[in-house]
Amino acid sequence: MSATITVGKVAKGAGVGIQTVRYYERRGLISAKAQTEKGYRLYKPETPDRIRFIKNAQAIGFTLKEIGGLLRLSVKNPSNCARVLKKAESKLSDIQARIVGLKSLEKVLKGLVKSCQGNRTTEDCPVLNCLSGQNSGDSP
Amino acid sequence: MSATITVGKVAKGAGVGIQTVRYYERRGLISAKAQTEKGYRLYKPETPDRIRFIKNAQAIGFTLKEIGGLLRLSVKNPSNCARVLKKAESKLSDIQARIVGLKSLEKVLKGLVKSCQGNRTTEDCPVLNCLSGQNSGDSP
DNA sequence: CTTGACCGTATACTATAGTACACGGTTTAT
DNA sequence: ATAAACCGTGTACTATAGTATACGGTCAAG
Repeated sequence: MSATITVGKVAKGAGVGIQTVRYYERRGLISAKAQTEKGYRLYKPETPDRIRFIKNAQAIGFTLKEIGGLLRLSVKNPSNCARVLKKAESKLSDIQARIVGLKSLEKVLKGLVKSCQGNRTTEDCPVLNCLSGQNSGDSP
Repeated sequence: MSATITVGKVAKGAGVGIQTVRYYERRGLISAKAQTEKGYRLYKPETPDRIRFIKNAQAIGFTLKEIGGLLRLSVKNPSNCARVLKKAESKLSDIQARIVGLKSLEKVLKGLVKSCQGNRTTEDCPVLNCLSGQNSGDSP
């Protein structure tokens, strides 16, 4: 039985292009477990899952570099768990900071949307007045 | 009195490079109010604020294209406020979706960090075991 | 045993978001 | 009046994250 899959199956399984798989491998986000004598790369069957993990993390706003960091938490440092934990924690606070930032923007936009609700013309639209300042307006 | 500032002042005022100002102008995120006969662009004094707005939105994860959309809410559609509101609302739900995504990741990472707390060796580290699956590990 | 699907390497091209640099004209301060 | 600082245009280069394409070798079905 084949405990490994080729790049095409990885791509299909993950719902990405072969080029993307290769690109991720070049970036060190995934790696082939083995190779045939002729150089065909053989991946573990979980590799598509790993790619989906990457895609999810990306959808959330992580760069591939950051995702690499997240994934590498798992392989580097065969010493003890402490450094791994530290990385995870710092990543966690990154995320939390991002959430805070987004929430503040949410608040602004929410307020804008709310205050805009009843207006009709562009002239009194609070969204416009808030974001503008430039163009069309002639605020000194 | 000069009610306008030149590109260098805009850049300095916003804490970005001149190239960035020009880039933003090419992208339509800012625009010069006027020009001297010799072609020097003259910006409103609020332009640096607008750039800071852009930078803030960017820091939060917006692309320049999206920011352009946000900013353009203010100038396009001299019809009525409704379309502007709609754009703002869709942007708002974008942000909210992003927050949700980040929160779910936060939860995962939080759980990982928590469960890792007491461990020592890499072999029992839950963070590793969760994120791994590939490399070094031999999970079937 | 040949065709087509698949694989590898390599390169180029896309978009996003800048940054840098060269060339030449302008403004300004000394 | 001359040099430094500034401006505009244009081009090229960076990194990120892919996508596309060409060239050639390999594997598997008919």
